Amino acid sequence: MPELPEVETVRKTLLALVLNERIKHVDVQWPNIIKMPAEPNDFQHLLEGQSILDIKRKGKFLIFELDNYSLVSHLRMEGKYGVYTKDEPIDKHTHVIFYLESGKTLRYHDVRKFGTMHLFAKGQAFHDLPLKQLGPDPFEQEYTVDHLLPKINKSTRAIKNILLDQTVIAGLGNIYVDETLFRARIHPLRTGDSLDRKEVQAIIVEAKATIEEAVKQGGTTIRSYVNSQGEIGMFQQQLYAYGQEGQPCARCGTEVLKIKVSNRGTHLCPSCQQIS
DNA sequence: AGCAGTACCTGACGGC
DNA sequence: TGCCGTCAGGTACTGC
Repeated sequence: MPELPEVETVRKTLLALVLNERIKHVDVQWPNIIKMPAEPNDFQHLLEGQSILDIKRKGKFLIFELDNYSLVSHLRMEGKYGVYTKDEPIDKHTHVIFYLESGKTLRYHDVRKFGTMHLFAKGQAFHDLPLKQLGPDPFEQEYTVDHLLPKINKSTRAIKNILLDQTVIAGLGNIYVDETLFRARIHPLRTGDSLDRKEVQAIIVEAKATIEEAVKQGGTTIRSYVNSQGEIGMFQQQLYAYGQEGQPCARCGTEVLKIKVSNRGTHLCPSCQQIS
């Protein structure tokens, strides 16, 4: 589900609800969510008494900064956080519950159970997987043509796949890659080694612009995304490619096409985005 | 080393 | 009403 703009919106809305809250105890209902420590029991016990001092983000990861630990959380396709009163009924897709001393509960909800949580000693999170391997996200200093052009040019993969690779750029997913390539007028099947500096520059500029606009709109809601206050995003009203198959291209009127690239649904204007 | 295919899950939807 | 196949904002693992 969520890509960088949705995760950033979750970060902001959730921080407003749980900043300085102290964790009394933790219930893990689906242990596979917890990847570190290996024993979910240890995860529960280590978090007792910890306060939430900040929530950071890198790419699509949330990082809860606690007194002594950093909790790295990925929402994957369907993960959501919500804050509830203690006695609100717990639905069947809630898998981790943080009971707070204020009486509120922070709940992690995930229909497909793909989400992950890693707990690290404070300060260690960025030096270990999964954060260690991430490329720059569009708000970081390393996000430049000079840094990204060599990585893109040495690959023979489709540019769509390169942009989905979080070790190259962190934060883009299926929606924003399709939007970026539409705006930059690059066909998703162009190979990395076929792109010149000007084309890569266009991709970098359009990816950042798209992400920034989407953050301002609170993200994109296609089916199920809501932020931590339960609100949907609004950027779906400004999509040019994703989900627009059969509609006329906003630039030239040609019908937007949907194809498969490495098994992911991929949307493009066959007239504005040419292979050669 | 780098890449494609598959696994991890559940639910919604369309066709028969 | 089923039942079956396909699809979904993602990434880790396997094996070529």
